[in-house]
Amino acid sequence: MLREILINLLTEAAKKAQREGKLPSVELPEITIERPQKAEHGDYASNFPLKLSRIARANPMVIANELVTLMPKTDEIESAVAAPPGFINFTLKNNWLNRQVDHILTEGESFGNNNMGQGKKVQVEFVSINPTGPLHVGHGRGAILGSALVNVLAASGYNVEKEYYFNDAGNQMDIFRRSLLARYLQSLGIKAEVPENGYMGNYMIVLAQEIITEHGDKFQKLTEAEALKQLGDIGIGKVKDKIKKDLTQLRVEFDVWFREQSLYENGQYDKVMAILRKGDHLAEKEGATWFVSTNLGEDKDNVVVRSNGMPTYFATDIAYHYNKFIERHFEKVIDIWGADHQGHVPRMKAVVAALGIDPEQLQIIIHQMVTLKRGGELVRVSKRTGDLITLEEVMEEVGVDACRFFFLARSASSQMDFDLELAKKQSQENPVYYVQYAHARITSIMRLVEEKKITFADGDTSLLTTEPELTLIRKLLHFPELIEMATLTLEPHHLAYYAQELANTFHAFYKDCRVVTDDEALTKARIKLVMASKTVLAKTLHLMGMNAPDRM
RNA sequence: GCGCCUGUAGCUCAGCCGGAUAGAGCAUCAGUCUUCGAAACUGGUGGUCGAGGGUUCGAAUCCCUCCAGGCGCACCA
Repeated sequence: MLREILINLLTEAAKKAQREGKLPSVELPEITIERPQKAEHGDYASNFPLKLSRIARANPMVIANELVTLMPKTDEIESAVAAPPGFINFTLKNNWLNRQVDHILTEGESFGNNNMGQGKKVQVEFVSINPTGPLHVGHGRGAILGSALVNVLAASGYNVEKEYYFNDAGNQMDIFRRSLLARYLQSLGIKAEVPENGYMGNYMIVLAQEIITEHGDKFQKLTEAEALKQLGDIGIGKVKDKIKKDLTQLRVEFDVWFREQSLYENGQYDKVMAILRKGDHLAEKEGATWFVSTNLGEDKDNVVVRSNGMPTYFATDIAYHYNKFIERHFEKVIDIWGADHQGHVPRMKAVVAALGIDPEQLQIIIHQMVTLKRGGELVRVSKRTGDLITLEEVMEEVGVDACRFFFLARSASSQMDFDLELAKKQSQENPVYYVQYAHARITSIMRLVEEKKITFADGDTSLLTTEPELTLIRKLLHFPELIEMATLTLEPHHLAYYAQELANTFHAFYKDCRVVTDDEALTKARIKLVMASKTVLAKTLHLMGMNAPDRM
């Protein structure tokens, strides 16, 4: 990578300066290489002389000039220039840049991949809502964020597993069962009450009626306990199927659908509780069992087993994370949660530590809430169900590509306004189509190339020397750095911005540089550049889980 | 009251492990189609980076205080 090359160059120059007595023998500060905002500042820049000046107590410009003179020549770098107040700006050689087009074509779909992950086993767990109702837009955000992050991590050489955790045990499921039974009986004309704190949504009525259509009234004849079990199981199964169906439509695939129930079935829950008890992390208070996280620096303790003997959600989550790290040996676990679960983060970290696992191995991404709007107006209630608007409705209204793009164009930490009208507009004001149009345009050029039976494998990319061509090549070469950054920060939203920039750069190139002309040699060279652009743009879109259309 | 997140152009948002005149898209104004897709391109207008202190050669970025909004603070999940 260029950054490493530049760091080495600077290090060598600095050491040489020290040997020659032009710099005091101080310990060198860490060298950072950045991409300047202004093109006139070159392709890369370093503030190394500024950092060095503080330690060496010397004028930064003097240091910069010294380093520049002592720096060895390389194939990649055209020039290294000292610039006030003490930067060094690097510019790449044109004939190195245009040769990279062939490199991109050779790499193809794997261009931009790296081996940061070194095959490490990583689990990303996301969405994971209770099977008590349909997915909403907020869940969609987590789903899209997670799936794009997984793609990025895979591109960086991690061995990634995608998991959905079904909370299908516990209190909330009981309430779901009771709510469903009440709706079932009501639909049969029998008087029944949905419990307080129950699931009131209209979808529960629809679900009850669906079950009546398929199974008749047989559950009303059973004892209540038996009805809750049998009817509830059917209901839970249906809700799960619906969740899976919505996620598939959103192009979010999972490798593992993990059931909370299984933690009890295979004894892991008991095992973990024993470990915690042995480690003196549990205490009995007020008839309940508590996880004593105050010993680990937390604000308060948390109940794991209620006084009625029922484990809390927290309890199974402890067993679940034990399972992830100890039983399944994930080296890194990433949980993606909505902002409403933020308070759960410190105690989960504390638990992991109590189990003897480095809390750094557990990374929790919190994404903020989504506000749905329509032409600037808040949307609160779905017309169809009387509930919050569902993910399915949003997908149907604005389309999956637009959904994915808009969700990925926001950093997770920022609250988000999702405007249905804007996302839907298939016009110039919609960045989704702007980006996809660039791909369709490229494909259209390639169709022409095929029609004219132009072969270009022997194209000479050193003919690409004009400013729009070189700018496009530079933009393509940003891509591997983008993958690295998104991997380090766990922030896939950079993809969306890059996609727009690349489309923009391509459109500008297209306007200035006609590809297919009478100049056969230049035509072939430009076709190569177009193909490289197609490769990178398509890959960016695919990492985002979007289509790269050939026609629009 | 306490904790986490956010506050940057008219709108939606990047930039935030300090760096060079603060960016993008949309909106708005003015231009550009006899040739590969004008769903495009070029240029202009538009900013006390919530406010105030501090650290620094240098702060949108780090620290403190305050203001505003979101989300939490259960023997719910």
